[in-house]
Amino acid sequence: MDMRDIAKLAGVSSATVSRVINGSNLVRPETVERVRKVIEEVKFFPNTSATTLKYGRSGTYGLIIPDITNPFFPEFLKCFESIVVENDHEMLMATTDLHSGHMQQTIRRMLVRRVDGVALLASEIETEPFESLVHNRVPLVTMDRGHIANGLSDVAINNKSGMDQAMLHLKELGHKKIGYIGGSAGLTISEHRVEAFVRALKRVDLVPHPEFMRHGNYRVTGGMAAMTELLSLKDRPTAVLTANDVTAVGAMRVILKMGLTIPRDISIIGFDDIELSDIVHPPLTTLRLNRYDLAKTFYDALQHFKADSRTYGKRHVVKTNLVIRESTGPARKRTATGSSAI
Amino acid sequence: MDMRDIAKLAGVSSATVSRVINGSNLVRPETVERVRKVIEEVKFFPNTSATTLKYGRSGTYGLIIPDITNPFFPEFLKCFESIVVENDHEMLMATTDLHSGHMQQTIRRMLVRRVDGVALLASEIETEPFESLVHNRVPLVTMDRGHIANGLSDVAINNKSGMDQAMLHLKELGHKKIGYIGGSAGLTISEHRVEAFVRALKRVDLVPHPEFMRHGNYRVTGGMAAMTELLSLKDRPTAVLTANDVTAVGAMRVILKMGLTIPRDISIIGFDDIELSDIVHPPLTTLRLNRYDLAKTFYDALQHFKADSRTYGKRHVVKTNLVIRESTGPARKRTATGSSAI
DNA sequence: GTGAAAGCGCTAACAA
DNA sequence: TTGTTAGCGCTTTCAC
Repeated sequence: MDMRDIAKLAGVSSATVSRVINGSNLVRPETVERVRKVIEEVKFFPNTSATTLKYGRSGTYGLIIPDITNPFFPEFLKCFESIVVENDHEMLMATTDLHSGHMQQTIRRMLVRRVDGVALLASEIETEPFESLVHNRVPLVTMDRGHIANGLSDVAINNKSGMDQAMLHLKELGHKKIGYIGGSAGLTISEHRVEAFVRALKRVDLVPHPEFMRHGNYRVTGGMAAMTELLSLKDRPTAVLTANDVTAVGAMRVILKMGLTIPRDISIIGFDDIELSDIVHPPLTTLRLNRYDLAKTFYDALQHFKADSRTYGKRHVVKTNLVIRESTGPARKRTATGSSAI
Repeated sequence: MDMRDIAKLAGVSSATVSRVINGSNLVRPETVERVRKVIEEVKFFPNTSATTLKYGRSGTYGLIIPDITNPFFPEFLKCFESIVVENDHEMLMATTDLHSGHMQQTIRRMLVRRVDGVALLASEIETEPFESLVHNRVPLVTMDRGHIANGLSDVAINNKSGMDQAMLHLKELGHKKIGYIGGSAGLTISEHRVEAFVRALKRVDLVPHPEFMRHGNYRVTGGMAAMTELLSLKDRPTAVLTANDVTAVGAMRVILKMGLTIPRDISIIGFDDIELSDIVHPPLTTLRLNRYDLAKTFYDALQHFKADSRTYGKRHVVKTNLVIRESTGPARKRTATGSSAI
């Protein structure tokens, strides 16, 4: 069943059918009516592959995410999908699972489907796989990589806004020894976030203490491991920020397991504000990164290349802000040192 | 850049290029070599829309899920994606978010892209939207709807296996008053699960108590609401099963908030075994539904229609089994009645 | 072992 | 306002 069949049934040509489907206004209303009715009757759906073939563009945006298991990404995905679909595009999703061997294959999937652009939320270290993307003139929008070029834009996370609020909040609560559990070592996005942490610390006249700063892996396990180390220190931090909420969950779990209380013994601040943050006990104070804003920013960034895929890219920024819940509280006057550790 | 360009550069015809790309064995090795090299050099990727156009099938399977925010689905998605991609297919994902207005549009997305089949994990009530699917001869595999036909298969969840284990486990712990918080009212999948619960209860010679059975909504909120009701009963259940883990999380939250202890005051059993189950405190005893098995079953069910999309469907079943963690324990000798409630 | 050519369904330029 | 037609890139039959 194709447009010619519809055309025959409606007594018109396939060109007219095409015009009706695409809402051209130079078709007589009665004709439109007649064609519409036939389409309805036979439940006809046009074949997008023909259009894609003709135009060389598929109306599809690729979305590459690292770890769908981290609740942040499904939430993002949902926003991105709805924006894309509302605008009559399609989304081609791929997860790479931090396993970079798949990256090459993922890029290929995008390329053979002739996507009109790729939103890359996975911050792998290597840049090599993307060369085929730029070589094939597929616009790319990255997350917090800081590099832009022809057909390449970047969405930076403004950690500053949220970090400053967080530090102010902690300082008001009397915290001076503030720790940080980061993301995976080597990822620019992790590094930006630690740097923002250090700067924010200095801005409230506190000194960063290297012992208090640990790497995680953006997962529960990393949060657990790092917090275990922090708790075993003679001199512990009284508050800890984490690179994402999932890390915070891991950290909290260890704290609770050690018989300590949040926030009485130690305050925790997460990052992302996944829905879970509101469910975990105690509810997590966190730096909110608005998923819808982020998704919209990626979409707009992609649209920027609509006319010409080689247009020079732009730097976009999305803000973060502090959401205060119950995992932060006044600093203990004195940290119980050593005695209660392990 | 198309196959003709490659052909020119390699001094062959486009037919030969096609043969090389598709691994035909009737091309001379040297020719293969030569063509491969050119493809490599110019980073050529064939355009699948041409193939889709020619064959009328896209090598894509649609996946429709209700609520990507429930961790079960991302975990499923990940398995399904990897199976599909490993087998040189593509996945077109769509979420409907329990908002059935989107369903029609979602089906359209599948249809215009000429998917080779649809895995439908969303158990909406209405069947009408799927008519366009069967009408257009797109194979459909549903989850626990129990109905099969030409081009229509079903994957049933064998609740029995897990429920029996759960009941045995609870009975051994001395529980007699066992409650249930179900899914959304009206969904066949919810109903199957309650029915399985009641039957399992009877099998261990316990009587189902209607007061102890509540509806939820597969989300935290539903678990909270239902558990609040259960706790306000004069005569409370000593153990509660839930329709999914997220519901269990909500239920646990309420219990903890009321100052009760799990499993000392009340035991909880979830369903799904999302990764979260292992993280929540105390770690959740749950009926595991293996995501990979489920995804594989859906994939195989879809493949069943490969040769002829109108082949008669099959009934598939995936098992569940009990994973014992720390949210279940011995029944209290006497339930503290009334006094501690609210 | 390789090439020529038709055709998949749609769109847009051009013709009427 | 509507129709005719070429062509998007690939596969495959048939011919060589």
